[in-house]
Amino acid sequence: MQQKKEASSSSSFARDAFAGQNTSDRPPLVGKEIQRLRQEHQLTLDELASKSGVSKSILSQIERDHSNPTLSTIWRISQALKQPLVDMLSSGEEKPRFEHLKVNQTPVVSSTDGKFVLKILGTLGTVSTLQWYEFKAEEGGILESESHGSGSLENLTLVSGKLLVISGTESRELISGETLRFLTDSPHRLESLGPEPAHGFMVNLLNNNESF
Amino acid sequence: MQQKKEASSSSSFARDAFAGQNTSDRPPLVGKEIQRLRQEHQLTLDELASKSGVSKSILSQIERDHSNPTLSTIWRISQALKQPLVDMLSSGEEKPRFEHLKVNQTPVVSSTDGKFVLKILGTLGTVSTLQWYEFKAEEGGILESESHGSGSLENLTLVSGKLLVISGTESRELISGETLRFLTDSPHRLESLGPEPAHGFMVNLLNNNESF
DNA sequence: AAATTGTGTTCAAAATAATGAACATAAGTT
DNA sequence: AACTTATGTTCATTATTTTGAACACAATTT
Repeated sequence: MQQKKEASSSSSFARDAFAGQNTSDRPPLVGKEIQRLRQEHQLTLDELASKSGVSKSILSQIERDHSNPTLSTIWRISQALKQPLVDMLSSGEEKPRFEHLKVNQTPVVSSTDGKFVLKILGTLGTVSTLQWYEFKAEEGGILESESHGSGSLENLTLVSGKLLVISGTESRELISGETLRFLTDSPHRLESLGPEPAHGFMVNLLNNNESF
Repeated sequence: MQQKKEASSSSSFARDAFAGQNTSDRPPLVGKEIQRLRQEHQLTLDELASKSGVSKSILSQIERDHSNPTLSTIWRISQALKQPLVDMLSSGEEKPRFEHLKVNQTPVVSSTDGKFVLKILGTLGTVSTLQWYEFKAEEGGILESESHGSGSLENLTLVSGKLLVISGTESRELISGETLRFLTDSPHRLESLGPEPAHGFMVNLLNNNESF
């Protein structure tokens, strides 16, 4: 018995004031995040309701943090929005703090054979939790990377060409226009399959607060 | 209306048979995981109940996946077990090493005249600390944005074409290959100058410290 | 402007999650 | 063995989520 009768409001869950923040002494507020995702997908409440099987009215309330959704409800929403359930919940939880961002001098890295070229577009100043790149690779160009540490995530979008991604024991083939996000807690490798050069964009989220 | 009256059982949530597995067409079954954690901590149901403020009876049912817990309930349990909420949920959810977004799964936003197309490639699960995009804009295509909040930064790399960027009172012209980063704490605007279509990437760091 | 459509919110009713007390069972004591 | 203790389950009741329909409001269309 804890969170009961908080206000005279019809809903005892009303914590409207804070929406968006999680001071970690309350369950995460998923409303804002769900709304953001829904709008990003250009869905109305009605549409999301029918896609997810969750009633429009409860969606409305959840988005405004007027309700304390059930696991099954959150899950159905996350499915409809094609969003890993976990990502939706971690939204408010711990947000990386960004420091100042330094000026970009666009350094370029290329593989020894010169077939894979990586332009470093941006990094964070001090703590490197985030980096993004543009890459171009002619047929056969290969980029090999070590593990970036547990929890690190690579987000790859291919603009043109064909690319083979191998991470750990698994692999995927990407074609133009597709996006792949994958864990980089083990060595991984990108290979341009050609024939046209691969061209794309990559955002890496590094996790360097690791124990071990 | 979906998951209702599944059996004559007193609980309509009984899906006992599968416990532990997530075939990803059902919400994750957290029961086994919660029980594991509780036992790891050497707690009895009574003890966990008093630590978490969740009644013993519902704990018992949740552990056996006879109930569909509320977000707040799961959260209180995760707190008591000192386990990040997210980890508890992802336990059974075999998290795919890869997340592959096909072309049609990438959310797209375009300007009213259709000349400026923005593909939303990714977000950090968070409310909105990080988002990245690919954009294509034919001559005259315009993207107008509101302020993203104080301290927010936009990072723009132009792959091809010519682009005019106006933020606040200042403006810059970008040519192919250049990168520009600028504050977006005021309304800003991108305009493709042509003649060839502008194509590029954008990474936005949003500052939701929300003071002011 | 009136009517229509699209979108989000509110309401009463139904479904179900959460509670506390009673119960069942097993393990350890006297 | 009978008695206590420890632990988990079930039961009736209460509190809350979820639903579908009605409502409010804005934007479009006629």
